Amino acid sequence: MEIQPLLNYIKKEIDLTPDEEALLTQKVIFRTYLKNQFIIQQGDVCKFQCFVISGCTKTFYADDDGQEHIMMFSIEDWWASDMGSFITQTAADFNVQCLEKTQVAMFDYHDMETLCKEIPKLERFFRIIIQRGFVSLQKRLIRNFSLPAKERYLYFRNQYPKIEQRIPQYMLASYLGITKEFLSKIKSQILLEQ
Amino acid sequence: MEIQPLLNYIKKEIDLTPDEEALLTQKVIFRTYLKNQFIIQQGDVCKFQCFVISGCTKTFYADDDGQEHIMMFSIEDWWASDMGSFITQTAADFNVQCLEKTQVAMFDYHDMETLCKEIPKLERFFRIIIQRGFVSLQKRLIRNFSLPAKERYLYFRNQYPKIEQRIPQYMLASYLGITKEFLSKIKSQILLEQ
DNA sequence: AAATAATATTAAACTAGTTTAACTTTTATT
DNA sequence: AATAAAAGTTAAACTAGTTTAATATTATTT
Repeated sequence: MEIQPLLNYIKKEIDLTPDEEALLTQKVIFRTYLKNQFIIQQGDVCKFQCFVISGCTKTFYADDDGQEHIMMFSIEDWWASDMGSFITQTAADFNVQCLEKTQVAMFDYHDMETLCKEIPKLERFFRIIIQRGFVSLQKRLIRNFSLPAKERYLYFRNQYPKIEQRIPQYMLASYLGITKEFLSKIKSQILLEQ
Repeated sequence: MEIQPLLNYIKKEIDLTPDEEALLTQKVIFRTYLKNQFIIQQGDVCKFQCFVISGCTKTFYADDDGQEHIMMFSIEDWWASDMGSFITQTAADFNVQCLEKTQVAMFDYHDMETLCKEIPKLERFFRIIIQRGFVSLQKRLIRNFSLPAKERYLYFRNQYPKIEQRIPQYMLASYLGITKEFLSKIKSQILLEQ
């Protein structure tokens, strides 16, 4: 399988010598999951940080009533994991399930720790990536507080046009924090406006 | 002013040699803000990452109608900044305002970059801290989707008992994503139950 | 101590979004 | 091509949380 997408992604942030590239490549595990398969299950320990090479996943929390709350979707060049479980190596709150056949490049927890020590620049890389994730979560939280559902939908549509095509509408509703019926109503309302 | 609280905080995650401590101490700027003063204002570039030594701040976004949406409170041993603005050095989305007289230890953007290069362990420290922030934001977002306002309030109360005492109730309502009137109703309802 | 400003409470009218349930459309399976 | 399963739509009844507005309480200033 192809390590190139991951290396290209990393090289946008830091430079890697050929030796460092080799070291990293050595530690990466490739795996292909089929549609509907779970990469991580709520309650298990998340042992891997996954970089999506192709395909699409949803990260979600199933509450006591069995209701799914979707945290994020990951497509090509995104990460998928339960970060909380990964960094503390304790039971995961989230599931990561494939919505399509999905190819991932995985870092094992211990390998990642040693890699970061051998290549300090990698530590910097992960700091930068996580900072960005933190910032976009903050912005999403604020949008959830300050915008009504319709505008949150329009924002998503505008920001991630490629994702909307690939996922069922009821999952997008869950991501937006509304019911599928209400998203349906919003969409028909938007159609009427034009 | 006292650098000790910051050093203690850092040393929970990484070891620092006396030389490294000195290097770090050199770069830290101390400053005291009065109640109601702004550490960062929406629209400005956030030039500093602030560690709160004493006092309390709120980080909030003011929307087009002037309504405040509180992202977080920071008390002793917490950070306060607009991370998005800090890492990209572009206009801030958030304000950071002091709710009490507040002492902070500040890292300038450029000093922090150089410090991280001189002391690679610091890069690791910040990665760890931000990872935790990311995880707690994810969990908060999920709580906002899956729990009704009353349970979100009880969770906050239980998780941050020290903060509830120090802030006006209408700010807590904003943090929880509800109106002050509704929080008031929730509280009287809780009293009736006991 | 009085006056003012800031914060908190209460209640009635309202609305954004949910629930339930029946129906339609699309996609996958035999 | 027929059947079943999954996804999407519509609409009526409902509810969690908002809005508005008046009042009460607590802190701050003079």
